[in-house]
Amino acid sequence: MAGQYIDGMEMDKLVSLCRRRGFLFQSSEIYGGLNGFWDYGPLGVELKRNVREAWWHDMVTGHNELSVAPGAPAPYEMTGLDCTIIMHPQVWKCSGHYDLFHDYMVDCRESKRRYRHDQVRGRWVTAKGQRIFVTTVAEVAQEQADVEHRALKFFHLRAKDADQLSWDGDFRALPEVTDLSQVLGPDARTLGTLTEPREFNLMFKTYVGALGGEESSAFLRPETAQGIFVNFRNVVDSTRVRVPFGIAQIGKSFRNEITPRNFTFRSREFEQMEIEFFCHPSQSQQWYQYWRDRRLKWYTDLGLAGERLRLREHDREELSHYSTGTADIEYAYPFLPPGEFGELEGIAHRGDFDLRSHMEGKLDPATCPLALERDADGKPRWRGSGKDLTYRDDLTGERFIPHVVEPSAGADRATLAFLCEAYTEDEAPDENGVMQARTVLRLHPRLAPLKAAVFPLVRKDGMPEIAQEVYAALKPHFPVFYDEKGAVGRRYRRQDEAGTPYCLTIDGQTLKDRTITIRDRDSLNQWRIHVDDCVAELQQLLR
RNA sequence: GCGGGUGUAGCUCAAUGGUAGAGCGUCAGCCUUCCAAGCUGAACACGAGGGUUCGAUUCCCUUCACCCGCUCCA
Repeated sequence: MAGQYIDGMEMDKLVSLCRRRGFLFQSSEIYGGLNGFWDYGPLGVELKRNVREAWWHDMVTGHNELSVAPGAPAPYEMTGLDCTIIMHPQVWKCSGHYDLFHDYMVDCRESKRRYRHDQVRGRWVTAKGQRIFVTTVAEVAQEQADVEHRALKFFHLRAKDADQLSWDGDFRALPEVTDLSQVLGPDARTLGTLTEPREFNLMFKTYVGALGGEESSAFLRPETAQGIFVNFRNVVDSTRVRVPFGIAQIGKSFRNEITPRNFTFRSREFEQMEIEFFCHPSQSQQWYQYWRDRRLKWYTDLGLAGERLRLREHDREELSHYSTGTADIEYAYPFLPPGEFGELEGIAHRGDFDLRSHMEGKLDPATCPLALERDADGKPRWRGSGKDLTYRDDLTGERFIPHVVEPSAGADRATLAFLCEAYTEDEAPDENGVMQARTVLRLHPRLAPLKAAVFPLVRKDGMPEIAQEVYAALKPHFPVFYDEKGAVGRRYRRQDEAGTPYCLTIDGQTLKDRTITIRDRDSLNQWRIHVDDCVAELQQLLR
């Protein structure tokens, strides 16, 4: 493939092109912008729509449930769903997002580090007449060693003087300590450098109904997946689908990221393309592998074929114990340091965690086998729906809770990756045959915002009239663009920058035999086709 | 949110305590018979708010956004 991958230095060029050509704008720009929010412009909206539609077609509507897909263990069905962004607050309590996304954080004024309030642990220790609380974020096995080392250092004692340290009580979590002035932060050398704990809610909170107040509080969804789980029963009861089957959904999700960064990569409002695939527990591993490979192939088929795309299986330590596998599809975005990859999509084996949590109440991910998470009084921390979310196989009579494989893709991240991959600078000859720099988006034709452009070679001799005729013939079938202004070379270059794969030009010969030239964006090759064949020719090329 | 850097036309960059310039791009017209830089003309900027000053794009404060670190993983 001609052209060079862009590196971090050249990410700016892509961002600039996106803005200049109307792919992406900063949200609310005229008011100074809003951190973590992005708007898609005229070209961007088409590109992202094409990404979504390619996904929906390839995963849902184009799927043939009567035959066995390559690599699949069995035939399966696919269906779609579109649920609300705001759901019952209990959904997020049972899903675990409420607890996980609702943290208190403390900052250290000295080390400039930030910690989860509840993850900082420490011990009271007295030496030289002073009593301090020494904290650590080390693993439990190392925490005593770490705390002792740092206590010695604080009191200016040698290791052999460890017996001068008088420990008071066992390890306890930082939230149990009220006086932060006597706390030695995990990376601090002086006392009292930790700030008061501050609430971090990674979910956007809102209020349902005209009256505010905690009673009416709700959240914007941080993922679309839960809407699928809570509708599992509805889909099964209303569609005659049988396990194995998948429910797909595309929609906006919201996370109050601490630090939105890297163009649209980490946005606070973003779009997901998720599938929850329900299968028999005994087959879940095979389905996991199928989806992992199927999803990787989807990206490569659409042009992310280089070394910048990879599939990374999570290590055993990264997995929840109820999961038998998780893989990330990652892309080496140019804004990342060389060798680093950013996540495009996660394919997770989630077992029966989600359906059971919505049935029985929030499960404790730390338990094995999974058990209800309980509060200090032994009551369920968050009550489930109590509804039966088991599935009965009518053929075998077996009743079970399906296991779930979850391919969860980021629509904006995919769009960004396709843009990064497509951005190319190469050379093309000018009118004197001298090579000139050219910027071209080598987008896959399925993704290109415009499929073709139509030009009269010059604006006279009846060429515009024929060009408009061609344009009119194409327009009902494809997004196409008409341009008759200025030099034709300039018009070609403009289309190259927008990623338009084909340009049709009406020239002098057209007037004689009604043939026009068609020019390929990537190879710059041209060939002639008859005016009456241009729709068919493009349909052929764009397939 | 904390620390460091940045903020001038759409883009890239100048200059200045007193009316802000250029190139590219855009638009209009001319010229153009296949790959951006020919001619003529036009539009467009000091991120926002406040302060100091006779006067601020320039000095000060605040804020917003962007880039680099700490956190997050679609």
